[in-house]
Amino acid sequence: MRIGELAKVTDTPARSLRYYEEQDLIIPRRLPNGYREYDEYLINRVNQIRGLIDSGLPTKIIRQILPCVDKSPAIHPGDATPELLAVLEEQRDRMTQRIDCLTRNREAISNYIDVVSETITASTDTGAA
Amino acid sequence: MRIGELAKVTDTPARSLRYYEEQDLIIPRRLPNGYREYDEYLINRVNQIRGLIDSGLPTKIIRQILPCVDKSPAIHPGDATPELLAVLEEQRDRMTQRIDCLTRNREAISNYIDVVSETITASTDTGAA
DNA sequence: TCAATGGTTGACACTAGTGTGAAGGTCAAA
DNA sequence: TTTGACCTTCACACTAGTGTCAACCATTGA
Repeated sequence: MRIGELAKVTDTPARSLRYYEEQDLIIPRRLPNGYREYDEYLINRVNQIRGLIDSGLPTKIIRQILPCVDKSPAIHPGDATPELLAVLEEQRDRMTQRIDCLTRNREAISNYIDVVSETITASTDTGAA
Repeated sequence: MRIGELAKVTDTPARSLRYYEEQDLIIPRRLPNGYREYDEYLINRVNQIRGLIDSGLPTKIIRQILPCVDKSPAIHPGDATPELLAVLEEQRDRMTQRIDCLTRNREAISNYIDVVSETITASTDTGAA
């Protein structure tokens, strides 16, 4: 598929797809006319990337963890240096922190929503101002 | 406490604290000489803010959800408009998405780390190249 | 053949958050 | 009283990710 279709199915601006390529997150093949050609399995990867960016990870980090997370083509734990291992462990821990922070705050928001909803419902029911 | 101490205990650049103030996330009192004066309870709030920023939330959103999440001074569900409620629900859902994405990827990384660690251990044990 | 559509690169601009430095005020200690 | 640490505002710059536009090439269909 070409960039327009990938953009459509992943709901991602083509501009971003080119940027991800520039950051070596996705390397599409090229058609004879120079057009980018994307394989099906890259749909998942794009969604993966977008989710991680939205969760605060910079592309530089995503590039490092992507091969470990990517299920599509060959997984290659062959070139795993101790340095990469250290990076991965650090990122795993940072992700844990993010998850905890988000979870705490989501619970608080949910609580708040529940309380407020009840209040609104009650005041509506009783006709109170 | 003044900005320097708050910066130290929260491990946050004073520059950022001033920026958060500019974004109406934290409004310190002012001493007679113009210095910023922060209450103890703001330590938590700073950590909250940093965690959320690190998790991908922009300050504009944080400003909206902070009153609902903040446990320190008075919680005021009084001024909860339906619009705010909608914002909160949307953010709650986006946070759920982030949590899911981070969780999935963290698991994948953990898995990878385990596999690679075993490989390294094994090759070390057997003396294999 | 010409228009429409979609692809290419390149450049400039913008927001968010932070780094950094200038120029200056405050205050405690020597 | 002067030094030094800490504070103030202002401003410029930088990275990351994206928007947007210009100028141009490719493919398709009327």
